[in-house]
Amino acid sequence: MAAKSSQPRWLNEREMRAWRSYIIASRRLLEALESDLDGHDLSMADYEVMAQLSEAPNRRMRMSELAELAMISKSRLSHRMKVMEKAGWLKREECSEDRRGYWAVMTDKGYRAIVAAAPDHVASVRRRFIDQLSGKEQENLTSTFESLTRELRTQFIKENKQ
Amino acid sequence: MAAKSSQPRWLNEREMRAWRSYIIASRRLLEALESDLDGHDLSMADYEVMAQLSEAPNRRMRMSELAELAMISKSRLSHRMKVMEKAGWLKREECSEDRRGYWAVMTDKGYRAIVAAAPDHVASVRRRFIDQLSGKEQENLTSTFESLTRELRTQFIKENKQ
DNA sequence: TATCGGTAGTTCAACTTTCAACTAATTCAA
DNA sequence: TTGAATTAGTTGAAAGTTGAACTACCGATA
Repeated sequence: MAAKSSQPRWLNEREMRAWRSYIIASRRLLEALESDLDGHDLSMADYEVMAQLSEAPNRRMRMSELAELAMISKSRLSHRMKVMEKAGWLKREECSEDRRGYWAVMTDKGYRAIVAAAPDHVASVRRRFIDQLSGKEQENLTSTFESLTRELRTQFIKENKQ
Repeated sequence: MAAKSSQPRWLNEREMRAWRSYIIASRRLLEALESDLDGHDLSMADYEVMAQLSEAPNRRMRMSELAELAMISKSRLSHRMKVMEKAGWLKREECSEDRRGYWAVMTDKGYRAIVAAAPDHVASVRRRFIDQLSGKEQENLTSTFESLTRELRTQFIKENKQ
């Protein structure tokens, strides 16, 4: 939650430009990347699920771990699984070690789908983002956003645990 | 659309780190900002609509312009207007200059709502993002993302017009 | 070994977003 | 000044997402 303050510190011009430029570019970027994936019948979120699974040992992973890695909720993963199962890309298998659980398993057809989509997606990420940044910009960005992730994780833990 | 290439140029390690750090931090950041707004019954998208309108002359704006500034589709704005109208925050008025059109108008109640939400939202943006960046980082980020926006706009025009 | 708190995953209902189809008004051009 | 093309905005249906409630199972403890 945001702290309440009687004297809000508004953003100064430099701060406002940083925030606005980030949010505007990000919206446009994500929009472009999504639309580039249209031809493969994939959203970014589904792509992420498929990509993670394709790299897992035996192309199988427990639902919870997959949800975590793909950064979506378990509920949402459940729903998407149903759709992607119908498409024949994935299936679920009961888990004998823990009978509450399921394995998400990628089918050959699913593997072919992600292998077909990946080069286009990478080309899209390059063209829309990476190739627009100099090496120095890439490094600055990495440093800024890696440390931001660490800080957000810390905040999250503080706010939700104990 | 992404160009097809028989020899996909995969991301090297520096590029991959830049892309991953950006996408992961962004997801976490947006999630945190959304959840900080919960208490005001606002999503980021609705906040953006309200904020834009609150700054317009007479707190009124044509639907299309508002959709454009808030970076959402006209259809989506139409649907959200219905909800925010029901909440008593906004209303629509016929436009005499162009009788196809409507004005989105912010009510006093809507103005009070955005004025109440703004300090918390700014505090949240600060705490989750801006205050985590040094001045130099803010400047680098602005320069990178402003030029990215320009490039994406150029690409968009090339792909959609003529 | 009974029980109790926690975890894995799904489901349902409410809500949101998208996309295409639609109405109505405007503009432009012959 | 008519009519074709465009623009403003809405609508409805389908698809997607959320969050809470639920089932089933696990694992620790007494």
